[in-house]
Amino acid sequence: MAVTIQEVARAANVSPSTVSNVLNGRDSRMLPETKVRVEQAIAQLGYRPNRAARQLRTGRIQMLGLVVPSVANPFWGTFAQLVESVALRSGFRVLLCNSERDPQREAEYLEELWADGVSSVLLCSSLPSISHVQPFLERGMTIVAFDRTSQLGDPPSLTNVSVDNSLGAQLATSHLLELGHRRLAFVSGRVHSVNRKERLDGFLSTVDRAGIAANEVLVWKDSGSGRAGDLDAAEVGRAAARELLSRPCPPTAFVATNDMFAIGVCAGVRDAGLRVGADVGRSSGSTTSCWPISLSRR
Amino acid sequence: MAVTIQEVARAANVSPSTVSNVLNGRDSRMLPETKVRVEQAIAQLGYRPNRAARQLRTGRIQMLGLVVPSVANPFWGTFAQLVESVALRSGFRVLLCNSERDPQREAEYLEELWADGVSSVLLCSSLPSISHVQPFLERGMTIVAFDRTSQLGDPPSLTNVSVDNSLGAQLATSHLLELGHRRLAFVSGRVHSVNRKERLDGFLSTVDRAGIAANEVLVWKDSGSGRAGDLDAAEVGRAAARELLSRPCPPTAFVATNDMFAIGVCAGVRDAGLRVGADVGRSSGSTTSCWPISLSRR
DNA sequence: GCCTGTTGGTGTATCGTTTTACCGGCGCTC
DNA sequence: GAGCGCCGGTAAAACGATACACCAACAGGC
Repeated sequence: MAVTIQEVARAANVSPSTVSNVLNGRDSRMLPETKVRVEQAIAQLGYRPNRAARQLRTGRIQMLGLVVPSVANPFWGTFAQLVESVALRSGFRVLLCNSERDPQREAEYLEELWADGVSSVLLCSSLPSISHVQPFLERGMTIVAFDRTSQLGDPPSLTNVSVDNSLGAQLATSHLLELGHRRLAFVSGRVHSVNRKERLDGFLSTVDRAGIAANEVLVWKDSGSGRAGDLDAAEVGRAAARELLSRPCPPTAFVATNDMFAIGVCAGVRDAGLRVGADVGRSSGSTTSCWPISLSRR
Repeated sequence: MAVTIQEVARAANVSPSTVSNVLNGRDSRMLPETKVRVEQAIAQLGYRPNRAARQLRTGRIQMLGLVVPSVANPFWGTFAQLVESVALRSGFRVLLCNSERDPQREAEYLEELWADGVSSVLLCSSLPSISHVQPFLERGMTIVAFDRTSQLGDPPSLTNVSVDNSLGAQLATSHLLELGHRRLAFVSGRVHSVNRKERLDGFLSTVDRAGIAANEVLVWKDSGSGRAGDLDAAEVGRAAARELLSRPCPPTAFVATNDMFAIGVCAGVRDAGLRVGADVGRSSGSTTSCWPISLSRR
């Protein structure tokens, strides 16, 4: 059905090996003329190497496993799109895996990917523990963790690419302070990860430096279930905003630990009959999303 | 490195063929005892068939191409997650492809998928013309179009699974009428697809049946660029809402042709200093998303 | 004239699975 | 007792690309 390397070889009057050499850039000791003949044959026949055969022989495959909590979360959706477009430029395909924050599913996906010969994985996991990736690292899988500041118990050989949590929180908080806000609230779920801890610390240190009194700072750390989904996060944010706004001295602005909590907070503010960006968080625009993309790698 | 079928065969004291037969359910004329021996060997060695080899031999591969405009759009993100979870249950992997509403990219993705041996594709395309899929259908690719009511020029052999556009629009419009709204607006981009036309018609026929006067109905059809992205849609919705609300007799409720326009409309309403679900669209909740999932297939 | 090195390639085994053809042994029939 | 069919498998040839070893032809050195 499809064109094979053999047919190309025949058309260019060379051996399949030579075509393979052209394909893989091993053309150092090859007559330029021969190379051109092969390239023309490839173009003319519309030949595309069979990936299955190539993978079977080499063991390598140009595929990237992308493990995210859920691509239904707009943050991860946007992220997935970016990843896919970059991967495409390098000839990589992207296999989508939604872990749903389940350690077992995460491990299962890694197992599947490994069985498929996919040895490059971008793992976005905010699970308290990811000790289940250790065996895969040992088997030689290349795993890069995103958005996970390394924490105790994490495999030491795991590469991390993350945002600068502390700086982000500082920027967000400073922004609100500059707008004149004095009663600030920080909304987060359980502070189970280093990410969240650093964001909270960034917030606290900034209000502290600004000389804001402790009783003007409200910190909401939901103690809900360990494996809260994204919709839960929005619900938590919503409840938090409602509850905080009903207090005697309600906050005039909010910092949320991520987009889903922020979305929830916005809803909660509206529930309270207030307007985001006007009654609450008074600023030039309505809301600001500002975790700075800065890389810490090793 | 990995366990092969040969090793399983040796462990179970049978030939590789027999293991293969067990694997593929061809066990009709096989001693139950033999089958059990093979299964135990598989389990014990943790054997997983090599997909590359299998694909090379059979030409088939358990992979689904998912082509969406952009997974950064929460609608498609949610959709992608659903698709992925269903596919997983059947042992299918999902290859993510963001077409960005570009016919050329769409065709290129199909080409790549075909070259990879992926012959099952779920195509979500609202492009005015998808004649570029015709050659792939002819080559034997199985393509199912989602969210695209068949239109003139579409390949006749293309299977469609779509929402019931007219019913959806009727439900949305009736809902608002029941809440007592009389001045309604319909916000859409260019009505370039049958989908959008049917939604608009559903809206118009419902207000008509309700005896709403023509001058109380506002229809916004942006004439912007042909290949408007999702963010553009939100911007269009926003501008539409602002403009419509500044008129002498502004609408009290909006029906949008899809989520992104609706998000934009919400922003525009807030820009005008009004509250969604209170000043505008007064209802039990704030907004309602209601395209009914009904299948029309052939 | 013999050895060596370089040039420009080619031949062939190999990756792990599926599939088609085939096989020996047994029981049954005529 | 020759022939036939069934039972429970097995042997071996693919699938398409890659990589390693090898080769013929020729030039140059001594």
